[in-house]
Amino acid sequence: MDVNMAKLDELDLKILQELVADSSQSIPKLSKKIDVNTSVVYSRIKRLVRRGIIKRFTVEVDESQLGYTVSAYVGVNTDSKKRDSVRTGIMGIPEVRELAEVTGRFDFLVFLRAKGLEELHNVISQKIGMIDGVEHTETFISMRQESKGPEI
Amino acid sequence: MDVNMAKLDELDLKILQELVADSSQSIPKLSKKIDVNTSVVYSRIKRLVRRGIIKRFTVEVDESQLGYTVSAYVGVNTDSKKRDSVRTGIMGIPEVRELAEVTGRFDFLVFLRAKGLEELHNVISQKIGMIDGVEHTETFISMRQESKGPEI
DNA sequence: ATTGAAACAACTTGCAG
DNA sequence: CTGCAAGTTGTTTCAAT
Repeated sequence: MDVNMAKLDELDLKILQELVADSSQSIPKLSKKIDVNTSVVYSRIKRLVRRGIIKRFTVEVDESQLGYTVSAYVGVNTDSKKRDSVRTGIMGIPEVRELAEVTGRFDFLVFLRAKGLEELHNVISQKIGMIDGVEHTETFISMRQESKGPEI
Repeated sequence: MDVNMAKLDELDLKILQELVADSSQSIPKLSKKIDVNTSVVYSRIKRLVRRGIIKRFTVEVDESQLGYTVSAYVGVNTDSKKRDSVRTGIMGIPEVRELAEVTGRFDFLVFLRAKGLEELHNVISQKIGMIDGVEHTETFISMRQESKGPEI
């Protein structure tokens, strides 16, 4: 939120950028690279974590190597009285990765992954389609995907 | 891809799960937690990185605290002869975070973030809309968003 | 907030079994 | 894969600025 928006200086942004690119590099190495005192980098990172600007340290996993070879977006329309329970139901489906409540033609846009087209079809028609309150779905199978990190 | 799909055992998956949740925990601590010899955890992680199953160590940034308070999906239709240049053009827009080439009503689904509704409008109408080959766009402003990690 | 260094703690590698 | 030793490296603390 705007009111909670921390003032970040150039150094904070530089550190964020470096950690997004590679959070496994050690802080002494990082501080040498950006030519800033190690103690400062330590305390800046702690502050970024404390403020929640860094939400977590994690790894990016190649899900296709875990067998999830198909991904799709699904637009979902619901009975507006049942929006909340539909959201909960959708988030309970293991294949679902992201759900956005949106303006426009759909009520939700859902991103999900499946281990093949058959499983994708099954998830959409049997899992999403069967949730009470779901009135209509429209599927966009992703043939190719590119992503970028946050703009820092 | 299926042919390159590595065989991952329970231990590999457990390690991945732990690192997705928190990649800043040290390997000795992680190995104690899951009760596996430290040397084994070291070599498994190296193998996961070598195989590309772990794509990178990174941090998750709260972009709303960087001022990106508005996010949206945009469906894009293009002149099919100009698809490739449109893709390149869209990926060149700083606010764009993800682009998927999809089947169905749209040719692309684009996810982006902006620092306010005015900037969102500007990005869509002035940046995306002005790309040669873009014929139509449809905007879905995200009012609320939930995401989950990979299913491991 | 930053610096620099000391004291402390922890990680990483290599190897024999 | 195990367990450990040796070597290396990271982390905290603090007095001074």
